[in-house]
Order: sequence, then structure tokens, then C-alpha cells
Amino acid sequence: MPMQVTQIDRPARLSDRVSREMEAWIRELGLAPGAQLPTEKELCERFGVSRAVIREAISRLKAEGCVETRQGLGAFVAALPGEGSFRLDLDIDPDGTEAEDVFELRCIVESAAAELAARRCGPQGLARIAAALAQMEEALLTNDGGAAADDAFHQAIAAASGNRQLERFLAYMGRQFSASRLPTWDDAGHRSGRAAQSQAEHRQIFDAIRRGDAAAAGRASRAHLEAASQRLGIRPRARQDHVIQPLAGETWGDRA
Amino acid sequence: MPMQVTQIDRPARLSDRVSREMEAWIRELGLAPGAQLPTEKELCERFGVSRAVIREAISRLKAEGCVETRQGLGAFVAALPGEGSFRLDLDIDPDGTEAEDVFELRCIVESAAAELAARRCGPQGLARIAAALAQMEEALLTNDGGAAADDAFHQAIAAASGNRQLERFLAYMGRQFSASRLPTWDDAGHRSGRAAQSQAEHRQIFDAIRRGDAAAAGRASRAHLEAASQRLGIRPRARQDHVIQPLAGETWGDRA
DNA sequence: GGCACCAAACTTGTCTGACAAGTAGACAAT
DNA sequence: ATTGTCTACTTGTCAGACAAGTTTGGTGCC
Repeated sequence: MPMQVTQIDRPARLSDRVSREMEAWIRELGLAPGAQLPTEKELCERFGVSRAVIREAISRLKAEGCVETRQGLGAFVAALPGEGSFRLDLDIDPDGTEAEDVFELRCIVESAAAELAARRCGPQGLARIAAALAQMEEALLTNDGGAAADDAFHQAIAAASGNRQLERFLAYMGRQFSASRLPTWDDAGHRSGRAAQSQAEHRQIFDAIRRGDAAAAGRASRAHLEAASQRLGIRPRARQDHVIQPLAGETWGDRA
Repeated sequence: MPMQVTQIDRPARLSDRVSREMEAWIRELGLAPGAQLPTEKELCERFGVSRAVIREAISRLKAEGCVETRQGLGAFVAALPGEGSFRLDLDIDPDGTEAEDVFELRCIVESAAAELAARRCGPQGLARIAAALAQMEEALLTNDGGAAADDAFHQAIAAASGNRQLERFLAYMGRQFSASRLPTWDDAGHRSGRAAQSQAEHRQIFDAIRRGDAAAAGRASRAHLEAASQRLGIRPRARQDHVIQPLAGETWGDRA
């Protein structure tokens, strides 16, 4: 009796139970990535449910990223459960470097987006950026709001990069930073001039993109994000602490 | 030049496309958590597919955690799509630009990692990179293997950047590309010289990092990835199709 | 009028059978 | 030996049906 799975009780959702059973089954058998799963028909018989349920269970495993299917071939183990998606470690912060790492990663991707936008954006993309910029100008005049427009500005630049994956990644990171734009655009931010300073940086980014000057757009974007990080109290990481290393095989080549 | 880019150019599955459409639809309409989605029958008509496809798409959104269903009631928005994690769209490929987008994103982050590594890596980090490089040299001599060392090389550079988030993100992307390094290091790759050419690029990256020349390291990394993408048959995205746009408020300013 | 009850009309969950599309392997023809 | 085809098997998609849960409205009774 290696594993009596047959016949599962009915109360909860059948497909959920089956998908959990299958996941545990994959893990317990230690199926390596690439291993083939039984066919849907066999799984139907093994679990005593219809093919629709099996397909829904497999669909869930696919969404979790630990199973891949190919028409005409079968279903295969893709990766260990939980490895399929990327999640930034924002919560755990043992020595305080996580936030700086996240910010640095964002700075890299966002400045690249600005460069690409300068190279590739068309009139409608530029218009969207300009609209967000105008909203922030208005917020500056009325001393009220502007955080949403700030979001829209960065999103518009990401979209103008023409790279949907890049856009999605920045949208994801932007959500993690949603709270960090508030200190710029709340009452204190307006009064202290943080909003005005931020907007000046935005104008530089926009202007570089409009001119199609990719290098300038990247520089302006980097400057903006570094200034923003300072406004937030995040120290930027050290930029230069490298010393030229000896050539291979002299002192450190023995250690893998 | 092998045009089949294993794993990336699979035909789009209907259910995947529908789930993406639905996710975008939820986001664009700004449906708040708790809002009810159309019934499955309505979605069938709207997307012109069968209920099985709709159910599979909803199942994926359920697994992603942004939709909940209750029997007899309907489907509801649970949270904003993609709030908790990031996943690259490798499967869906309607117009063939997804693979290029993913590659471009990777190129951006990886070349930045090389620059940072050049600035910040210490002796032990450099040793790890050198070890992977040496393994590939050996693979080149024996005409056997090298894919694992290739992985290790890029991972070591990512680690040497000193940014753990960046390292994790590249590790995640590396998993998505695991199959794409095979054509370089298999028998055909060794014979055709792809392996040797790739290794020459690796040496340039390593040398720039050792010298602490960040700009050169970034250039070499970019060149390596672009060459790799060409070896894989992925055309790089256009680098320059921008025309300088008029100033705001003239011709296109009316459209948001 | 107000209240308990029930039936009808939704919804999603599950089942069944069928066909289309893609793949690998056998097999015959060249 | 190579090529083309054919077959068996896989997943993908479709259609229709019934079961199970929820809401809604009516119906009869008080």
C-alpha cells in the first residue's frame, strides 16, 4: 500500500485537494525538475475524479510554477514548489542593508527604463509622461497632493520603454515603495520644498526623454532616485571601494 | 544557427492569454478588492472561448491570489494583481516580443551587476568568479560540459555585486533561462566554436571586473548577453528609433 | 400587513464525451 | 541511410449536462 490516494472526501473543493495531494506527492517522491508526471487519464483513475478536476489541479500547479505542460507530450516537474516567482525581501531587515539593496535595484532598472524611453518613446508615450508631469506642476501650485501623479509619471516612463516585462517589474517595485512617495507630497513635503525639488528633477528627466538623449535621461533618473533615497533617509551604497586584484593563480586562486 | 529557442517560443495557450487579459482588465478598470467579476458565461461570450478555458484562466488567477470564487455566488477580486510576487511572462507570446523583453531586462540587470562587481567585489568574490571561469576553460579543453560553470560564473558576478536583492533577481531570471545555455555548451556548441566565443567574452568580463573598470565590465557584459541572444536567435530590440518630440502643449498635448 | 416557507433563477463545481492540435515512434518508400 | 507518412498517445479546447450552493421573489398562512 504505497500511498492510498484513491477516493477523496467531498466537502471542500475537490480540485484544491487534488492539487495539494499532487504537490505533496511530487515533493515526497523527490521528482527532479524535468521528470514527467502521469498522464491526465492515469491521474483521473488514481484520484478517482474526472479529467476536469485533474486539469484544474494541474492548472493551479502550473500557476505556482512547479509544473509545466506541453501539448502532445505531457506534464513535467518544472521547479521545486515556491521557486516560480520572485519576491523582494522587504520585511526582514537584519542589518539594515535590505532597503538599500532594493532601492539600488530599482534605481538600476528605472534609469534603464528612462534611457530606453528616450530612445523609443513615441508621441503618445511622451504625452502620457507630460500629462503626469503637468499634474504634478498643478499639485505644486495648489500645495496639495501629487503622489498619484508621481506614480503615474514613473509608470508612464516605464511604459514608454516599450518593454512590457520591464514595465511590469517596475510596477511591482513601485507598489513596494508606495508609502515612500508620501513624505514628498504631503503638507510637510510641500512646505519644506521637497516637492518642488523632486519636481525639478522630474522636469530634467522629461526633458532628456523628449530630446531623445538617452544618457542624460539615465543620469537624471539616477540623480532623482538617489536624491529621493536621501530624502527618505536611505544612505546610498558605497560607490567605490574596489582595489585592483592580483591576476589569477597567485594568492587566491586555490579557493573555489 | 539554431533557431529553436527551447522553452521560449512555445505557442500561446488560450487560457494563459485569457488570464493575462483578465488581469490587465481588472487592473485597468481599477476594480477594488471585493468587487464581483462577470459570470463565467459572460466571460465566455466576451472572450469568445469555452467555459473550460475561462475556468482555467480563473484558476490561475486564484492561484496567484488575486481572485476568489464561491460556489453559487461568483468570482471576486481578492487583491491587486501581482501584489505579492513577480513573475515573468515567458509562456504567453502573442506577437513574439516577450522573449526579447525578458532578455533585455536581464541584460540591463546583469550588466549593472557586472559594473557593481567591478566596483565592490573583494578577493573572495573575485576568486569565486575566477573558479567558475577556470572550470569553463577546462570544459573548453575537454570539449565536455561547461553549462553548470556558466551558471556559476554569472551567479558569482551577481553575488559579487554585493546586492542580495539583485543577486536573487538574477538567480530567478537565470532559472528561466536554464535551457538556453545548453546550445552553447553541448557537443555542437563545442564543435561550432560557440563555447569558445562565449568563453572569450567571459574572460573580458572577468578582466574588467578584476581591474575594477566598471564601465568596461558593463560593456563586456552587455556585449556577451547580446551575442548570446544572437546565438539563440533572439533578435535584440531596436536601439534607436526615437525622433525628437515637440514641446508640450503643441500638437499632442490634448491627449492624456 | 407581516412572517415563515418554498420554488425558481441564478451562480460555481463537477462529470462526460468528443474532437483538434501537437509529439514521438514505427514503418514503408525512395 | 534518409525521407515521408502513418499511427498511437498526449494535452488543449469545446459542448452539454447535472449537482450543489446562494439569492430572490412569490405564496400561503397568520
